[in-house]
Amino acid sequence: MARLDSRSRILAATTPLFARHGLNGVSVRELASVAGVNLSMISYYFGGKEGLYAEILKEQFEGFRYIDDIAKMDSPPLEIFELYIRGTIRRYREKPYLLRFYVSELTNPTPCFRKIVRPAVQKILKVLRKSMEHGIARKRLRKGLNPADAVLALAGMINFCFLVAPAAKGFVEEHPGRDEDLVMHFMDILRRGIVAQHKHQGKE
Amino acid sequence: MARLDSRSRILAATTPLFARHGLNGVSVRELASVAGVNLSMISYYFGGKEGLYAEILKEQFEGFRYIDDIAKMDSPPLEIFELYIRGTIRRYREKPYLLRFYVSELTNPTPCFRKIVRPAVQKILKVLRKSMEHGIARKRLRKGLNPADAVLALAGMINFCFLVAPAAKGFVEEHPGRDEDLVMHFMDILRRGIVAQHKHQGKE
DNA sequence: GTCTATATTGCGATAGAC
DNA sequence: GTCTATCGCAATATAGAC
Repeated sequence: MARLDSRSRILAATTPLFARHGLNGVSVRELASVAGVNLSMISYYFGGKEGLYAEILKEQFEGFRYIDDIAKMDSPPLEIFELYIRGTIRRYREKPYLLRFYVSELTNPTPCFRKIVRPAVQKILKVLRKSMEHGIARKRLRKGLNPADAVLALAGMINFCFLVAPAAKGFVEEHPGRDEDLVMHFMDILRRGIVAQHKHQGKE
Repeated sequence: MARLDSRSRILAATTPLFARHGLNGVSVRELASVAGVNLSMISYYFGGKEGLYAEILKEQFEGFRYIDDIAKMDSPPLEIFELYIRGTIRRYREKPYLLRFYVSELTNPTPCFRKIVRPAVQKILKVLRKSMEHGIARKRLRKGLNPADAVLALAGMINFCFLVAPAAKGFVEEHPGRDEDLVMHFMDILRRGIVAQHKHQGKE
């Protein structure tokens, strides 16, 4: 593996630290130390700690680009939603720190929230809602379904699943094929609901 | 309104600050300032900033106590889940900062995570899963449903809904009765799934 | 580009008067 | 229980040598 230049080393090495401790939870000294560079290099390349953080956040949020591909499609809603679930899982596997940055900005916003996070979230929600509305209009999805709330349910399932993982060790056992199971189970719930269909389907 | 003593004033006034900026995002000086007390009072009453934070977190997490009442019940699963959704909404309305502390600890854990947050999360998940498993065993919920994933879906819907709110302004319009609508929509999805039942219900 | 050395500010905590 | 004053330290950032 070729030795990376300082700028890249800083970005790669400090991402986990920012992800775990937040912008205010680490010092420039720690950041420089884990990256193996002199602390003045952070100001040199990024104009300071906040500049570095902003750069990392920008980089991380490119992981949400897959929503653009989805937006271009004209597939049936359930296919769109499955693509969304699969895309979300894939991104969180490829970028294991993305969710932390995402959620951390939601709860403890930095100046990046307005510039990067909120627009990204709104785009995702909008794309999903559009698909939900189309489905309802074409009677593929049931009448009476609230599109916005259904989107929140969909996005909530898959995001919360990763969010709560640090506190839910042992709640689900990791195994090969886990991701595929997750897609299937969530799609099942989304598609049919959880009540057995062969019995009474109203309120219990 | 009676003037509260310093200790209470500190707790009440600093909770929003910790919630919005995290443990490391505020200084003792700011905390004392918003509480209108001398900064030395924070060490006097709580042994320092971290002690104050821990006290607030403990206080906030008592908002999850409603799960104990639910755990004692022997109601059908869908009733349990509705109680959970209603309880969750009520607590987040009564304690508007609870979710921020909760999620902030998940992404940027402090020493409080192990002592307070993780046990609380595990208890909730366990109670819900037990109900889910009973429902499956008694054939009230469909066979093949994965209890753990279904719990994550349920908890994900309602929690994510509040979590994403700061980035989703305008996505759902607030109105009187909004909470009741939310319960209904999420329970509908949980109960029946989102695909119209009168049409084909398999994969599209 | 990278280093040392340092300027400057703000931090958390507390001693001690009242 | 509350205040002022201050200690000791860590923070970010940068000037300037190499």
